[in-house]
Amino acid sequence: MSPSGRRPGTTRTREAILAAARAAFAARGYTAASLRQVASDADVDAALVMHYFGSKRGLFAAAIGMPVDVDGLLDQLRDGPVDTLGERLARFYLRMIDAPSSPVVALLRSAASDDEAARMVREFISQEVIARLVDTLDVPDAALRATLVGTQLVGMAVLRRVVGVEPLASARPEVVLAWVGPTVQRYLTGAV
Amino acid sequence: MSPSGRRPGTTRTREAILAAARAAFAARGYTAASLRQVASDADVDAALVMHYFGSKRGLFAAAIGMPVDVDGLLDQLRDGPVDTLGERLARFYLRMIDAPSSPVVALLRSAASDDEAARMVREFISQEVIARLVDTLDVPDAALRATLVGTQLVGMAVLRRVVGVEPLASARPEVVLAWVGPTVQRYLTGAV
DNA sequence: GCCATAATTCAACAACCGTTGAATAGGCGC
DNA sequence: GCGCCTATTCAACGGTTGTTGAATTATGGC
Repeated sequence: MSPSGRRPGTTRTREAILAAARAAFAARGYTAASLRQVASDADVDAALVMHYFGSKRGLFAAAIGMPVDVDGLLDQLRDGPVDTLGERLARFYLRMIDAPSSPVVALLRSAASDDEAARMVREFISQEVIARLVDTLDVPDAALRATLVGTQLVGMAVLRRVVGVEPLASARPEVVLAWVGPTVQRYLTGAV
Repeated sequence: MSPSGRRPGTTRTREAILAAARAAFAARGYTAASLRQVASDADVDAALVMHYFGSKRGLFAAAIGMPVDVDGLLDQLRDGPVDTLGERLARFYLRMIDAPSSPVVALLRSAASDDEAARMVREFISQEVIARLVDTLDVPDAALRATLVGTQLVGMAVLRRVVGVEPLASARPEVVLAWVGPTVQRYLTGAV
């Protein structure tokens, strides 16, 4: 067993804990993931996780923390032609969920059993990202359209990365986008 | 406190336990729901739940147990016109997830943190229901189409009943179906 | 009315959970 | 090289979990 006290050499354990936490939350969701499992994966005592992040919630917030520039993303999406907006939005989202230990997958998995995670997902769809994009399109039923876009994107994420249904889970991005892109496009700009 | 031993009168506690279990699994998913909470909701000791169902898994299986005649449903869907198949499938699914303590919602919520529940969802999509329906349509890429139908239906269920995003969560079924039906139809029979 | 059987509770188990406080050991500025 | 700060572990806490075995009480067939 490792002795008490500080270890020799420079310290990179904080990053190791965060990496283990991201993997655990993405694999099991907030409730089912455990501090002790994260600590063990990072070769560290559970109390050290508390020392760095204060609580399990604090660890979750740090692990999920969005490195995404939402404003920049929205500007970039609005720059291109409107009739490919659906595919470009779906492409960006697909790249996020395909990342290993994806925070988006962690958030979705957590929303099933944790109310705060569910609240975060709600706000991303109905306030922070999708709804803001739809609001610039000058279409009727904007709020409903935003949630419909959400259904298609979230459904894709759940079946591809949470449940893992083949052949969707292993399909190349271009194949998935050829089907899903037009759906998102119709929800964004299609006739009622 | 209630005394030990059998209670007077006819016994309906087994059904009370099942009802409490369905509500608990639909509200929190397999992992987060607890035997003791279910027992308490049914005004019963936790050991009685074990006596009736053997284990938490057994209780889950009994609570989820499909009262749906899959073969009959598929026959009925195939009876109508093919060009409204998408809407009719979506309508049936929407009615299932809108039911209180819906087993489908319980299954989806559980799939986020429990591998066995995820396996059940996988099989419903890729073997038992959707894939069998698509197989009768004589279209290319049948297996992929089945999973795409799944993405739209599951996404609708997650946003409407698990995450609860407005205005979708409170939208009237006809409004939702007017948008989602055509999407499912395109995945079923649309050109590649 | 006896008796097997079923319904029901109680008490305890070992395992795990998030969290706390104290102890120890190394890095680093002075 | 002394001393403060930070990194780190240990041991324990109260709580919850699924599960077990024994004890208690009512029902239903004979």
